[in-house]
Amino acid sequence: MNDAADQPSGHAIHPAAEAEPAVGAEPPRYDFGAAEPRWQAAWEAHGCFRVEDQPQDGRPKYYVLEMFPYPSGKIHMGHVRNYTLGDVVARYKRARGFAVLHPMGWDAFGLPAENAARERGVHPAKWTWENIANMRAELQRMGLSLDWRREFATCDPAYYGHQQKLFLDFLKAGLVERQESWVNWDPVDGTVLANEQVIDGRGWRSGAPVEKKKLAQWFFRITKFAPELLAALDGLERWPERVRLMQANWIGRSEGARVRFALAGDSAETVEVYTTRPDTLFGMSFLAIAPEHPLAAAAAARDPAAAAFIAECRRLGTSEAVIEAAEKRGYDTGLRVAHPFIAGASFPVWIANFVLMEYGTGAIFGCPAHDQRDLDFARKYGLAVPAVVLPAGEDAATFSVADKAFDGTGIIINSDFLDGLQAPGEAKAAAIAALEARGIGQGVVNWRLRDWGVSRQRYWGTPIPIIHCAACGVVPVPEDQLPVVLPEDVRFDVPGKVLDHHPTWKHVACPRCGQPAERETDTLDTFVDSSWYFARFCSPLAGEPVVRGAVDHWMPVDQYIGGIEHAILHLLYSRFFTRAMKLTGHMSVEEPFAGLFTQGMVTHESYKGADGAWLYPDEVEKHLDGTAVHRQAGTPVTVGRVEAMSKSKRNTVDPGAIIARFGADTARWFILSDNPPDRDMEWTEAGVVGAYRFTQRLFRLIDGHDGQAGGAVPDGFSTAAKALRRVTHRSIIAVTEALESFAFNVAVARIYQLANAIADADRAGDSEQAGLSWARGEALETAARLASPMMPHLAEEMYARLHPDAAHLVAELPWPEGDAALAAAETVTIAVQVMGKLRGTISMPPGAAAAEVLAAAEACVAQALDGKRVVKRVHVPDRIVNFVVAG
RNA sequence: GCGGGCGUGGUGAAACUGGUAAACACAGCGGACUUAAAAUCCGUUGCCGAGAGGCUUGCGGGUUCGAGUCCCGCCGCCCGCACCA
Repeated sequence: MNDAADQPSGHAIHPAAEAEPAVGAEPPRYDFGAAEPRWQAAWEAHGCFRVEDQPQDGRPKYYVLEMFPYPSGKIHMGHVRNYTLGDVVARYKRARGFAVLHPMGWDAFGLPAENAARERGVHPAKWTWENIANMRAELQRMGLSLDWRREFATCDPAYYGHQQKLFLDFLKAGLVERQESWVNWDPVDGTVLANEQVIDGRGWRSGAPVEKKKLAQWFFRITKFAPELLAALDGLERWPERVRLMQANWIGRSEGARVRFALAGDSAETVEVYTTRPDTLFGMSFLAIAPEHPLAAAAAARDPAAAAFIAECRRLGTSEAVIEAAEKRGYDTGLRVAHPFIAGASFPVWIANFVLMEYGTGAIFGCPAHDQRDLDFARKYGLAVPAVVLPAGEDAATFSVADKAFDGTGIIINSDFLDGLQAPGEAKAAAIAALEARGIGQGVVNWRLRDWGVSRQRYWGTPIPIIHCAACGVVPVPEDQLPVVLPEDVRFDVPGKVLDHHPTWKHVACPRCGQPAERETDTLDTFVDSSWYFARFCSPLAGEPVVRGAVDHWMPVDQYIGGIEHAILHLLYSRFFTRAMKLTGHMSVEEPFAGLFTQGMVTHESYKGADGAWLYPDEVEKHLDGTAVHRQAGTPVTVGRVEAMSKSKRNTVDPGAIIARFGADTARWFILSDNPPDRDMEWTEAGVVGAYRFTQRLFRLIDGHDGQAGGAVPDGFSTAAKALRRVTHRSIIAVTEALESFAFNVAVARIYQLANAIADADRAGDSEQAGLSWARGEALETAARLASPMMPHLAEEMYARLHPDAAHLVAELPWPEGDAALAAAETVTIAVQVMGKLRGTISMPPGAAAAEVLAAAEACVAQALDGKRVVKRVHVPDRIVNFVVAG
């Protein structure tokens, strides 16, 4: 899911770059290398991040989840961003008194493991588990506040066995179905290809011409839930609007009618058509069917030219290049259909390349005047273009359609009993009523959503728990025989399906009749694995898929965080699964994710060497003027665009190397600091170094502190101390607000401000010292605690220095409370405008009387007013005064 | 084509329900410390102008005492879906 394709890891950083941090020969005072593991151990020892499956402590629950990673080998910057964002939320919510469930696991099945097996001879299991071990260590170095006891990998039978149980439950509930369906078949690899894997009609891996093949496949009946999956989108208020729209478009509800056209002649055959515009039936000039339509096949059987046309369509396919060209092509079958309402009228039946067998009924009626696509087709083949909807302001006698179809609202003309009705609106209803009255059609709701094909001809996936018996047919594996475990002794050097050619695995006795039978050798789409892992996290060790008490306590996920690339499929499948699990008695919620946040990508400059080959960032030395050279060769380097990190462009930075060089807090701080988290961010060396410097600066502020924090409040505060306290309490209020609204970059800026204020106070406090040291301690402690969701290790280090005897870790402390009275300004600056233009400012105590403010304001801008007559005085308390003058 | 989003300094960006545009950071410039550099610290930095002052949130209108923010029309960029009947 969270996979290498989007944000690959960088390669190992070059030793020359690793030797010395780019910042300073003087040894840094804060030794993150020693501190970070120490605090990680402390959190572990205190069990700070653990929660129970069914907690009884009365705290409100909060479930934070980031999309779990695909174990590709190393973590990449996309992971760092994703898991840092989630960790900020988790740590903040914990401090706010929530019991926070924050788990991590592995989306561990998938094709890359099989590719590794084929290319390098490593078993997929070994490859995967080793990657998991590496990546777990890398994630642990980030200091994430995870309950690691809940970790699981989907490739573990202890996980996928429960998935098989869910499959069987869904099967019983009628949510799983076996259907014949057309697939892209790669004859060399012996596997089914997704549409995206067919390039110019050839398999992306083998290069062999792809064949269309009809296979029996397992389907999840997601279409059963289409209406509620659509309707419930409205309730997902904490989802990005665009994701909801993408889902709505994908589900694709449309209202229209099915109309049965009788074939002219003596046959009793009919062709059924789906239309959203039955009100324009009188504007019909042809009927068109998809090349795969049964009627087209019948025509081909009689007519070689028709067969040739169909073959041509199939050859061209529906690749994007072809669609782009958008040439409407057709073949007249010679068949004719009768019009449903006009006695004696008939229209030709064409096979057309733009009609899709998968949508509606695979047949349309052509109404060229009111549909652009039909119009293009009609013009090309010289078909009639009768207009039946009259736009406002047009004359029925003269209105006609030239090269632009009219698809707006209007009044129906030339349509017998529909004449004069509003189109589409009431005319659509009237047309449907007429169709139903005559028994030749009915109003229907049509969905774009298709059932979810889950069969994959792969090894490294969940075996489908089914046995095929010659006598009994399809037989579910009995539940007491679960899990159906993948065999380990498999070969990848033979073409075809790995599970199919295993010598013994598939041969079993039929559970029903005992005769020799065969296991299903397809495995489940890996999207299935990620469609319920969030539920499993609630009770990860349970002997059943989920424990009701746990899942009902923790679900739904309160905040889900991940990439926009999963806006449709993963989220839709998970929504389906949650409903299906509710139906089969596993859960009581319907929607898995109450809140969704989609993060932006991590980008980086790309570099090309003199030979035109892409270079890794650490092979490049950049100069101040923007030019760059190769670090060793000194040859010129072209600095390319800033774009999403990708393996092929080599514009990647390895998080492991960054953490080793600067520490986890620096990496976390930088990735949060520059951009709003939903926007793409550019990873720059300068940015990381800047973040690193700030960690050192914060530490220096603590190091120079002349005492502890807390203790008795002093009798009085000097002006500088009061000013510092004001910033401190304002910072609490502002950072809290920023964290609540995912404005982490703003939270970071407020913490910089607080650090600056401490430095300012250090300079200003020379004459009157009253309470300054105390206020400084308060400010430092506040800075540490406000920064703790973002840089948790340094926060602990700072806090421990301020409170050497503290019984608690920052990770265990409640969130600081901002005191609004202390944050309030002693004086406010009020802008004074004349006619809306700024002409001066005045300082007043907050809440000063209007008369007083106006008088001061008028005095302030006396020169600008210069005897002009003031006709209006606008006073916004504590903010602005605006004088409107005559003339 | 349909749907959505975004245009603010040299750069990333901030701006509560319309109320002093540019917080914070990066880069730059000047200075201190240093044999020198790095680090650190101080100052400065939207644009035009010597200055007073004027101008400024893609462009053009509008509403308003007041618009980055609301409305209308353009221009540009990005993303999603796409022969969906």
